Amino acid sequence: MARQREFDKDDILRAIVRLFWDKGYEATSYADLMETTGLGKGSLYSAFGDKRALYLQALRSYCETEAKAAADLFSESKERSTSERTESFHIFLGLPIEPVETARDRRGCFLCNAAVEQAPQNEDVQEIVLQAIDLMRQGVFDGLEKLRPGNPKNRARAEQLVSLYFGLRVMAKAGTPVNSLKEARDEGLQFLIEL
Amino acid sequence: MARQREFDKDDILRAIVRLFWDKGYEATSYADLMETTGLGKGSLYSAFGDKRALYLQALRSYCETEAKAAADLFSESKERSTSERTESFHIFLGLPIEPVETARDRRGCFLCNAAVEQAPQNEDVQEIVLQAIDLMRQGVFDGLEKLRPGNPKNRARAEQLVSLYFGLRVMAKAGTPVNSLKEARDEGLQFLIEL
DNA sequence: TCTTTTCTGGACTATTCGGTCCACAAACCA
DNA sequence: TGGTTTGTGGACCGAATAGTCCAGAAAAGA
Repeated sequence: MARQREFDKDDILRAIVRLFWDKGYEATSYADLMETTGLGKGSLYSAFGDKRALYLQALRSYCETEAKAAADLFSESKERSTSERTESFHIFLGLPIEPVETARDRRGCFLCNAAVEQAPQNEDVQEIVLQAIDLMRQGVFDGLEKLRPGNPKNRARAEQLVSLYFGLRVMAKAGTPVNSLKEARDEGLQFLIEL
Repeated sequence: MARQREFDKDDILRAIVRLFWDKGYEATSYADLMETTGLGKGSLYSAFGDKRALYLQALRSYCETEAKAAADLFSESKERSTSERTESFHIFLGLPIEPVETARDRRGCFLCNAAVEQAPQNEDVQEIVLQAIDLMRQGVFDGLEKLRPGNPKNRARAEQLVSLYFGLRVMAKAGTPVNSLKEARDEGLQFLIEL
């Protein structure tokens, strides 16, 4: 019936995720958004809504990929050995460290950034963040259940590991040397040795 | 020789700390600063400098009190029993939880906020943050040394506990229920039971 | 008291902000 | 092809931004 959109909404959203991930909500302007997407304001507004809506969609998109990927480290359905299962925990707590080590990339975790910058002041952000944290917590818990089924400490241990994940994100962003981050990670994984 | 300042610089700085602590750097405007201090722009500029300088002084002030207080949990000189010493670790990891529990205060930790919002983009902030983290790490390490002298794991354990501290700060800001935070804290303190 | 010096707070500025609007372009249908 | 409809991008807007500046106030020394 009429003219069709000239850009792929998902491609644009990916670019916007990177932008908000880098700069946060407050420090990102429409000038930035127009530059990194190559679109005019009219297109951005008609496709996504205002700045807040854009941020929320970007955050949701991030959670659906990155937080999901973290949770999926533990929830793969195929059978695995115990050593493969403990390895998942190494990978999980290595997520905050790996980008720093291989690319000096300290942008951290969009979810963590949103929790600190926006969650206390914006209900929508808080809801998305809490939901994503739940996803990660459940993933870690599932991983623990496979490793030591029925252990009553699994819930608390999952809580602690997710907290440690975010703590490593903060420490990494602060500029802590990789070696220190690895020490913290390995010490947090000590409990695996008892298995 | 001349007119003297009408306000107490320390009082004003305390008010500014609270403001930046609450809202972060980007979201705080001069209108906010003038309102919470009751001062005009001229006074603020002549006493503290521009917005960035104001933020840095506020952050330094915070670190000199709060981060120092956290480190001092472990470094008191008087003799203490083992149970008093383990209690220090409970208090330390309870710092992120206590304000949420007693006052529904989710503003978190200024140091943590600064690490996430500003440290990657501003060298001065990064320096202050890393220094404050060092202080806390050293405090925790000292506490561990008193509890289990010469243990080669003390360094890594201190690193992990500081990371967990920041992780709890993030989880608290995200809106995680107090009970979950306490589970994570207690699980992180499991190592004390072996003593 | 008068002069000097600094403090004070608001008027002022140039710029940038998020958001609206519209003239035009492009695609589809008849 | 002509008409309708929607996408496009930039001109435009009022508000808010960080920062400057200055007229007057206040304090201290002479």
